[in-house]
Amino acid sequence: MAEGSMRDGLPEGLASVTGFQLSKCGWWLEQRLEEELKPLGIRVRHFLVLAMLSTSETLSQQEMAGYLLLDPTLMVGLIDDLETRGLCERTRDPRDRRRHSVRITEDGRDLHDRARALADEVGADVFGPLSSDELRTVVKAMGRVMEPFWAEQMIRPRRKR
Amino acid sequence: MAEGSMRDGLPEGLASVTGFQLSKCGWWLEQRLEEELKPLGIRVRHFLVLAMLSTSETLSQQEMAGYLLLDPTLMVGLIDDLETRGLCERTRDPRDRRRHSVRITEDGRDLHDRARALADEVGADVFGPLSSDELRTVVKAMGRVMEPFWAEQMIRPRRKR
DNA sequence: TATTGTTATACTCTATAACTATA
DNA sequence: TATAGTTATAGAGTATAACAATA
Repeated sequence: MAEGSMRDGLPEGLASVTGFQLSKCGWWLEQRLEEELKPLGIRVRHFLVLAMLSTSETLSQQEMAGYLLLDPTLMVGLIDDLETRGLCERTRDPRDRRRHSVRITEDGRDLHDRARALADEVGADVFGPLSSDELRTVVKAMGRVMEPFWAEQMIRPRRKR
Repeated sequence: MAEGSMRDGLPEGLASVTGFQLSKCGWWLEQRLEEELKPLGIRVRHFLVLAMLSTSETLSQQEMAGYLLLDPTLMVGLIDDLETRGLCERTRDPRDRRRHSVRITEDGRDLHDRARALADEVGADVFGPLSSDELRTVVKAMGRVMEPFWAEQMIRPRRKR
């Protein structure tokens, strides 16, 4: 029996924690998308890699680990998964032969397009209660908030957990 | 070497995934707070429990698990931690003796106040780039977006991972 | 000497199943 | 028979450390 004051369906004291609802919203979005992507045989992280590669000629595994906040060792298996299915390909970077230049393939682009359509559906559903003006404001706000984070992240990477 | 088009310090294809920045913003907030709370000897989840209890007479462990999206078995140790430090107390609910009525103590309230001050600092720092108008819009938007989630959650609980 | 990618291993965290007591 | 809470265990996921190739 939830007594005490409530707000937005939550105990007031919890709803008033700055960022709590935002954190859970992020979690909800990810869970929803994880479910939607199952029929495609990929996880959210696979989709995010394809999303990065879709607008970049090539990226190194370290760069991608930095953007996804994943430990670089996890990128190995992740790219393995995609390469095995012919969704991306690794070549040695001729300018620095330690690096792998990862590039998306045509099949990868096709799967990316399908996955993005699903991601857009989830986004439209979750953010449904917002007017397009409000959604635009939120998206732009997140970009401004996270800009200093990414700038710092690309210099001194932090990882998950 | 990040080639291709960029937006907000990210590859365009990644920045344009609906909710990606929002998810990472939630993660960043949590990491920052986790660090700030270490001197108090608690984790974010402990703070969130105290936050709930601060505005509710009593709550059951199941209710709290539902709000925090944690498996109920995890609440046991969580409440143990707080009770051992005298921050909350368990009593049997006289109307349903299976339930534990969890209540915050005076010491718990004190620690909660200190933790919330830190949470507010983190929030002010992370959301610093936003005007107060924008921040208000974002917070209100999150409340509206998550309302149907909490309504559903309290009926058919889903857990993490 | 430092960095990218790789592999194997250890660790952390969480979920699962089984149990007690209450309903 | 179902539910709240508890416990121990198994499983998933992640980070750590060591290595090869290259800078």
